[in-house]
Amino acid sequence: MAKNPQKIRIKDIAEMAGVSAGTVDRVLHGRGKVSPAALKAVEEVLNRVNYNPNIYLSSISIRKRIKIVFVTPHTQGSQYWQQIHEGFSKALNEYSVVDLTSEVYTYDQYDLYNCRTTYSKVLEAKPDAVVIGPTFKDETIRLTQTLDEEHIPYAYVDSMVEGTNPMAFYSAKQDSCGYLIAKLIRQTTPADSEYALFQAMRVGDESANNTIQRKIGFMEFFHQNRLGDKVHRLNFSPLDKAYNDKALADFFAAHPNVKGAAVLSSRGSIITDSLKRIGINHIKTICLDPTSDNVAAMMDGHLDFLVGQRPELQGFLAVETLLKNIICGGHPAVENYMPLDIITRENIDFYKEYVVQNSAVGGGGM
Amino acid sequence: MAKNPQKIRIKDIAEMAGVSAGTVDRVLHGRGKVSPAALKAVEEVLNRVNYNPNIYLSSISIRKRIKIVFVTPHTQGSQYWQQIHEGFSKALNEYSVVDLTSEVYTYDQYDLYNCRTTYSKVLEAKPDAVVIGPTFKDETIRLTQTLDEEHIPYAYVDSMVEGTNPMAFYSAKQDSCGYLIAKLIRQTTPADSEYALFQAMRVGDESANNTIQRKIGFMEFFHQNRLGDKVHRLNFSPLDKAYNDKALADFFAAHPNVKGAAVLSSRGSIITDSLKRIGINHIKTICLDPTSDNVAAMMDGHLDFLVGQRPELQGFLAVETLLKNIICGGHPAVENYMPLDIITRENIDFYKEYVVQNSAVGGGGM
DNA sequence: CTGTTAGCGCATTCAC
DNA sequence: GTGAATGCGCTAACAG
Repeated sequence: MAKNPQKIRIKDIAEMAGVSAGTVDRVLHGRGKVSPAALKAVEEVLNRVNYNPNIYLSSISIRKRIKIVFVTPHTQGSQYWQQIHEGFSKALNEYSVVDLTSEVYTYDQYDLYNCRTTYSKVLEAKPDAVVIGPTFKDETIRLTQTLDEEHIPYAYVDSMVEGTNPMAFYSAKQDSCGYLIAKLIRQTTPADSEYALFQAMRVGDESANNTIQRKIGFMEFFHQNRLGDKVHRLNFSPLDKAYNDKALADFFAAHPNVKGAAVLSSRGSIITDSLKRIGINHIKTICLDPTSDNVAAMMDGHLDFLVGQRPELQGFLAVETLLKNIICGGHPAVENYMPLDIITRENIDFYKEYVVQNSAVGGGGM
Repeated sequence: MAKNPQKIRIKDIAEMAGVSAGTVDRVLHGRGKVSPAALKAVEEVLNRVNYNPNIYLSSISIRKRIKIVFVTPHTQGSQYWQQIHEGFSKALNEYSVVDLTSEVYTYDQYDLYNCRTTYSKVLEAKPDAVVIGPTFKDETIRLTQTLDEEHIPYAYVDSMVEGTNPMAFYSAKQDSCGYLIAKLIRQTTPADSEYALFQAMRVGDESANNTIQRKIGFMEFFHQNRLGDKVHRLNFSPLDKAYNDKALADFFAAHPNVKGAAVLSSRGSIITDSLKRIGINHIKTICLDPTSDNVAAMMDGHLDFLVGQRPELQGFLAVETLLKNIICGGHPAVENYMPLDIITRENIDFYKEYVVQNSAVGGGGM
């Protein structure tokens, strides 16, 4: 029945506009050297028809080598950032028809000066495009100002820095994430429960701003439900097990009605491991990200929910967007929020494997 | 730092194997007419290197017009099947470089004879590839036998028919789905709750087999937890509101301890609408698929959870797999299970928009 | 059987 | 400023 709508080629546009293919190409890529009359004719046709340049076809004939630079916090010890980098790799692999070069720089997210040094290396590398996993706002604003001046496109993963002009950003809505966690923990505990909010004293794998946003969303839920006073906070150590065992034992002795616990980072398994050691069961626990520790804790029955933010997809889409823009032009959507996946023991297998998924077809965000 | 691993081209393989590009192409596509010696040399190189043919590049030089035929239950009134068909469209659009023709046939999933007639039209259409949304097992086996004989590749969406040899199938694990629903409904209700399992007397939008599988998984959870006697069943009408209002009122009068309700199809909003009319609140309700009715009921606060099965992604991947196989050859994974997305009011926005996602990069299934 | 070659859609380059 | 010619990776048709 349906015949596939005839693919529009550059040659077709040229014919319709009464010019040659070369001229259409010059218009499409804004390279100038086109007479006003020809420009107008071509633009008119472009407005009428729906021309979809194909990045794979474009890239075979492009002569330029494209250098893409990645700059994020260290991936060492952070599966979240490792997964974002896996998304980078998969995109580079997917678009290997393009003559691509890449360089990876990572910085210590607790060391402003290290970040500054690393950012300067990014500029020295003379990139054609940059993917940024930001932490320090002012440093990032400074970096992107230079990138803006040199017309080097950049995209963010994990979070967006206000006051900059990225080509696009890919992140989860952190306040929604916190709100969702609150809702889940509330829904899965008895009506008269109280709740624990455990915070790592020094979280190794995310920008502080994200955690703050999550906490805002988390508390918003409890305040909306007039349960603000049912939430008890406790700091824990990401490293010191003995300290945690003691602190948690004391905490639950002092708050016997606590039935649900939230960790607004990926460090939930540290809590559940500790609870297991000190023999406290039946506390519903929830945190972020299916890291291998969290997956193990979940299979073990000690973590009840995880919320995933598709780090790999973020990385993949950031690279894809930059490449498509450089090669084919066009203006992609700037704001792109990832789905917040609710993961339990029953559906975790799918999310372990099925991390990145087709964007070529997906809309995006809210 | 890292330079993109040099893309392997046919020319490179030819050089390494000491033959010409034409010979490599013949080996890759199994077109024969290659001497054993040359075959061996090429295969040896292929095993050593990682050659990724590019479908877009291949398809421009292919001269053949490819006809792909879709055969599924009627989409009228079923958003689930509509979304699968949207996945078809997106794939056709994504691969519009290929000279594609498509034909769509739908059948009445309650009418075996209609299905048989429709299947015969599929064969008459002389397709190069077929995507099947199956319902009747024996009819489908008969259809696929003919397809097998004529070496026409086919793929399933929604469910797989045992005893056939598809190129691939894309579906959700229905028993896992039922189990997950049971777990969710149990987790979000008090310990002493009882449960309702509502079944549409005549479900308009899915193969009966799927519902049976879901029920098996659902009951498995309750039996494992020795709660089999806490589940009470009731049939409802997909059309007759007055009947449902009466039946539900009677049901909840007879079972006052029921705090959670599951509908193992997409018809959950029919139940919540009825409950709203008869003034019964605070029953946790869960069903499948973010159809517009279900989304509305969820935003309204009456549906608590939805489980999504990515119908659009199923449709997209089925088409993509067939095209890649026809154009580039190769043997894709046959079994592909979709993630089961847990959807609540807090994350529904992402799933409404972000339906299909990059498969080129995703592994698949469990 | 095999190597060579034309041509696919596209971006670039080089004569006009 | 413009059109025609070239080359990209790949397939298919052709000549040996």
